[in-house]
Amino acid sequence: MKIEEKKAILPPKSNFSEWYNELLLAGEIMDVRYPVKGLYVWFPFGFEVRKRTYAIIRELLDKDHKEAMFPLLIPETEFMKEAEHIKGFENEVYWVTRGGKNELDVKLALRPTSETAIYPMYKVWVRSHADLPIKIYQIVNTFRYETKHTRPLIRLREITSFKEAHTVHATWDEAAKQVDVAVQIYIEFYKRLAIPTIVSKRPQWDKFPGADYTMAVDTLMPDNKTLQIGTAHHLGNNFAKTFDIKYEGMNGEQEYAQQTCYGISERCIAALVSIHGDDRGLVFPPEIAPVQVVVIPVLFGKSEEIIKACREVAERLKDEGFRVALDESDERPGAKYYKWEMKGVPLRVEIGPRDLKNNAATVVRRDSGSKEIVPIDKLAEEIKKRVIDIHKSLLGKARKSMEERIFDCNTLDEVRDKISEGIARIPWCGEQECGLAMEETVGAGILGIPESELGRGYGSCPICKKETTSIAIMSKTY
RNA sequence: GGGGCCGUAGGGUAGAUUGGUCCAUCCUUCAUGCUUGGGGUGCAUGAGACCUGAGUUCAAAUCUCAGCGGCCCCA
Repeated sequence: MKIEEKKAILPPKSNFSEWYNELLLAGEIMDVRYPVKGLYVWFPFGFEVRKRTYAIIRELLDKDHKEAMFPLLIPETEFMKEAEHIKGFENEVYWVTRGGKNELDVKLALRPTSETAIYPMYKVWVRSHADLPIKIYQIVNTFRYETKHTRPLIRLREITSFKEAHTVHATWDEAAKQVDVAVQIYIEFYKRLAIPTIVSKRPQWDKFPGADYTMAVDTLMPDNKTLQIGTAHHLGNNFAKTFDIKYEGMNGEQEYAQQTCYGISERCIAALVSIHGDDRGLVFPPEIAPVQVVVIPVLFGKSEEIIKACREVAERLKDEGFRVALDESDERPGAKYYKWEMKGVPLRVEIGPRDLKNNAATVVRRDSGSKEIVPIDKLAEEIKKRVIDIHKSLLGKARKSMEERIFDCNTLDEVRDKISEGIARIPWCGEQECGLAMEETVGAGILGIPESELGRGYGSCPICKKETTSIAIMSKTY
């Protein structure tokens, strides 16, 4: 009776929306109770997850980029220079209009993205072909006045963790190559998070305002909607013209620069938490987990020996480079198991009288729940093996889960039927007119034609009936 | 863009139909003590709440309006 009354802390993951909201609180990722719509607070634990996640982005970018930082405030005069860009953002810009009691002569925008903050400086910095390429990124907050339902980590009024890179090149082709490089970096990044991705070129009507084209990285969430978790834009010389970014070529002529920009936000953490988490809480790949191994003493009466053994084990594992927590608190073991499972700790080491008698420990995996007895002197190497295996198996599981929810369709009726279960593949001739008609009919978006095998096939466009070898993917999106 | 529901301790809730029984219920949490200890130990004592503002009324957690905030559905 008592046991039945113990309710799970979280709603089941199948009830995704509720599960997600409560997990963020119970798992201490974000506090959603800040009293302004669309703004949320990072708990210290969540912030550590963020820190480790962004350390990976930095590691990948730092090979070939420089990190810098530009101002939050953008003068209206700069912000309003690029017509398409304005059109894309003007409805969601916050404006600073006063300083103290004085009206400002030139209003200041809170950056919704930083092109117009960075490019006036690029105009100054770029003089000669020898200055190129420039590859700079920053990790900053940005503001967008969202009017729809906001959601922590996914749709925010303050994006707290926007990694945006801005590159400048001499030629269009070189910039195009950089877009490819960016996409490869993102794919690699998401592999490290054990998150499967699909890369596609966004349809023209869905590209970044002011870009020649946009490449996007999407993943599939547990509620069968896709989440855009990275984009890379080829800006051509559109911004170079409006911001007058020119370089002197080998032959002395002035040329407009070619630019790209690419970004990732805290949506990467939304995906991380959502894709790996389960009914018991968070599940982290070991590289991200703030605590990788928790040591739990199982005490009976006189327990000095057990405590001592646990301390020794914890120390030894720390020396081996693991992030270790030793839970000596006064709770019962079961309560500790639940607590650390919620926190997503990949491995739990239990040591009780039974284990100690055999000079062993019980090792439990968070991802699979498997329990194994391991001799204490082999603990470090056994844990090393499992750390690698946990990452592999998380990625494998996530990939399988996504692949199982991709459906081949030949008609729009089929798409409409399947779209609530995941991603639909459907032949598309590539024409805008047909694409918009398809979106209209289905009530879902075209993500694009995937770069991978997913985007290739054979069939006829459901609107114009023209034969095509291109397959588009459609889904409900966030 | 359109529609609906909701706001009571840190979290989850009862109280609203019919305004007064409410210095507000229960579970959880937190604090202290004892107890217990291989999947949420039990007991005792204690702490903690009616979103904001205006209105109706002798009287508002309860009714009305507005603001703020949250959730859900449709396009």
